[in-house]
Amino acid sequence: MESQYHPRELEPRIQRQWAATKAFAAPDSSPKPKYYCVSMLPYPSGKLHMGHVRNYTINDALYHFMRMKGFNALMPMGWDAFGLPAENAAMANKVAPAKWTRDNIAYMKKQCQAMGWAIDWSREVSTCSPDYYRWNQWFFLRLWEKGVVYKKSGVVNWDPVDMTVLANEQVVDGRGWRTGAVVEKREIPMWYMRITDYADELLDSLGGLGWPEQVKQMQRNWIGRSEGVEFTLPYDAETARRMADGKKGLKVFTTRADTIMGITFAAVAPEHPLATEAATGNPALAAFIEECRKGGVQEAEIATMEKKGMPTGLFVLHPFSADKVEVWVGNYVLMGYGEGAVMAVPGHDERDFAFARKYGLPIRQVIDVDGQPYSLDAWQPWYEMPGRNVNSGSYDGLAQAAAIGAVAKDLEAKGLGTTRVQYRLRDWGISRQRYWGTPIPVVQCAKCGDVAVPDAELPVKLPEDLVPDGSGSPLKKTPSFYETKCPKCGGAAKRDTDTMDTFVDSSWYYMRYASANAATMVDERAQYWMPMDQYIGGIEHAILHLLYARFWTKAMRDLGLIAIDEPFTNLLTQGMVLNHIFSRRTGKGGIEYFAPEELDIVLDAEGKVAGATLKAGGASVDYDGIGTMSKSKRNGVDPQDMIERYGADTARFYVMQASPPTDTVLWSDESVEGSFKFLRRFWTLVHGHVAGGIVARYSAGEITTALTELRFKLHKTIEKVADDYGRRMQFNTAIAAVRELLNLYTAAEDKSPVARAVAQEVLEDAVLLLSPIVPHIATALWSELRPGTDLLDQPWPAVDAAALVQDQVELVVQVNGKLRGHIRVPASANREHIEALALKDEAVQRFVNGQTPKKVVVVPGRLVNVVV
RNA sequence: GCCGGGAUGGCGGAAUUGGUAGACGCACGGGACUCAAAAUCCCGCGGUGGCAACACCAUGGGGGUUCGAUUCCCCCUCCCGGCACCA
Repeated sequence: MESQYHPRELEPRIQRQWAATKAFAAPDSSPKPKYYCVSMLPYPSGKLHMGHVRNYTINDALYHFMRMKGFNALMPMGWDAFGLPAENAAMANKVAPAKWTRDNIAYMKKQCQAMGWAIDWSREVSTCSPDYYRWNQWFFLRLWEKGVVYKKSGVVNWDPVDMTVLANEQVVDGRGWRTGAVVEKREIPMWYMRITDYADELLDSLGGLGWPEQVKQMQRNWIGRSEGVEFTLPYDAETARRMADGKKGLKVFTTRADTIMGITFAAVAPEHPLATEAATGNPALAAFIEECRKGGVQEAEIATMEKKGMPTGLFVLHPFSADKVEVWVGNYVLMGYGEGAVMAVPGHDERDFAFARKYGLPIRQVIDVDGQPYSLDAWQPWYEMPGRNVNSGSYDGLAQAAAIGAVAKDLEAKGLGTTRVQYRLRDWGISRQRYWGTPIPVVQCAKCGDVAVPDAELPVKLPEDLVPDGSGSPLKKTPSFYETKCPKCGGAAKRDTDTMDTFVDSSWYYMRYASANAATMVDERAQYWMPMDQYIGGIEHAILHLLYARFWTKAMRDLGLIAIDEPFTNLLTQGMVLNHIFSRRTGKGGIEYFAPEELDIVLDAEGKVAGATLKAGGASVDYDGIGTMSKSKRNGVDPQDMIERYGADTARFYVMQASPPTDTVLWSDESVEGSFKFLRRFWTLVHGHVAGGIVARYSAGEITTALTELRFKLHKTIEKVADDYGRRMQFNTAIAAVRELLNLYTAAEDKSPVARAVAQEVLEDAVLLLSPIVPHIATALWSELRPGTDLLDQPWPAVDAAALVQDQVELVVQVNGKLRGHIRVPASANREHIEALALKDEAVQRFVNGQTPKKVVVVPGRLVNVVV
């Protein structure tokens, strides 16, 4: 055996062995139970970063652990290869997105292989491959036939200088990131999927999932099911005349129908037909509506902007009192939500209250909360709480639920409204005015309208040689792509030049891994592997990706493609790996990011970042705080240096020992050296033992107290590490436990034959325990400890129950809850015995100081607390 | 603004079901080995007081429940993630 640990020689050799024996290829059927564990597929941004390393090492450790536990385990990998960054890179470097993406994939795949992850590469999926995206198109058409896909208009960010639609990410402080122009809202036709049809099921089936409670809660809140009342505020005569839309009035929805007598005005979105009508002949209002078009569509921006409004001069009638209620235009009312109109009850809604105060509108109290004071001067939290009606005519005295019921009944009697369920969830708009994505398989014919591309003509292939220039999709400028014939009438027609949201790609790739190269979207192999046993990915995907994938799975089920209700049985949400972010405003008002390695960073006395300057040129840049490692912010850290300097095992060990997988971490590589030193020490320990000749591991016989303690520790550690891997998925504590074991092993000086047998047992098992995290060094050490056998064939070590039996246990002794000493008691001691021993303790007597204990709390196996 | 999460020594973190706060590491200090260095090994390492034994304080801040709170409840501060076109 080599006396020194040389990972750079050892790791590639072992990786070649794995590749040669197809060590990680998983069969699609097996007598063993299956274990399907998948990491959210990476976007091929160029290089791996530490977030990826963390994600795939967790996945890999679980793969190895479950394989040792006797499962037919599978860990696949793929590439989320469509998306915006490829277009940005294309603009910056004048290279086609296809080439850029494929080069990145090739490089990142090499990095994955150098990390030694147990990936079954025969199942690799690239979402930009026509073999994959044709099924996006095929499935889209099936959903269209079923009515789950439909077309309507939607609002997007519009850059008036580049004349292009911007992603939310490309809007910085309301301006286009390249042009600095103030962004506007613009309505365009788009394709939608009726995810709201599945809202109830998506909500109800969350309960049975082995997901973190916080993620389930976020999804519940996102779906946002609420029961309320939808009703019409009838137009007054003048408004009815002006609108002439055949409707009786303005439709609104509320969850607070009990406050209906407090309505003092109504508000509509700037795009609402009533606003449009009111603006004719009202230049001030028209100007205000125009003003509301400025700014992007992001909810965070809309929710934090100043609430502004203007009266329309049009009126509706209160459904009960028939009082005239003025309709206002409000910049905070969104056309895309519900009806684009709301009733306003400033007395009991904080936003309405602020709006009414600002514009001098009346505020009326109609709810009393336990007699708490009500004044118009300042908003109080209890104004919004449930209470009893006052100033509400026949509803006075009713509690909230009764009042809502009575109001709904009266509205129904008048034919003005009814109770219904409302969701916060909106249908999924999948059209993108971009190039690098799945083409939408629809032909627009002047005569026949939107016509499906026939299945036989799929896939509609995306041309791969176009280079976007920032002014709209290049597909729109490529007649060879869009010029076609109508499949129905044969006349000249135009393809839809929009592509699909990349969340479509990531909604079902994990089923395609399981049906590698199938001639259909998925086949029976997907049924074998699905539902996935463990899904692992960043917490940032808690809502969108995970909700779309759940919806997609249910839609596939309803088309008979797969017989499961939910895709991901268990979920581990990894915390984000953060790093510092630096940027600079460009002359035009856009924004430009810099990687930390391009900068000289200045720290203040507390070690906080105080500023930074460019290494090249010395210009100072802005510090934007910390945030997730990402390509767009240019703050990712590539593991390559670490692999080259210390090896993949050190990189893997380091990220796993640093923190629990669910914790958010600020990146630092200060202590990588310590991880490398540990692996070197581990190597040296095994080498020291093997140099004296390997022996049979300890099985039975008389041993010293010290060796008994070592074996107790070993078997406790096996138990703990299995629990940490399998149940807790907390790898840092598993590593700490093995370190403790090896510290105790090192402290033993015994070189007798029986001690060497125990040493063999400890070292063999320690190698097995760490092998899921550091498989290369473990493979090498195992072959030294057990020549002729392969680590990958070994089962998880067995716990020797006999080694865990203890005669005596140590208990903590407290007086009034404060630690005062320790006592050793026989493991079989009863409560009275323990109590007596504790009271006899010298430190206890000192603190009890002659007083009679009021109470003695005994927690078996843990502590005694004497209360005086 | 709304939804979800987090805050523990100089640093990463541990304490799994309300039961010893600081496991295991990193950094640092001291020592051994060495001509020297590296590597390795040993010792120390939350704060205050004390020669020491030991005592008191301490888990972002404030309050509460409990024999006992890092853990449960209420209020607050700051940070992170998401908010539907980054993925």
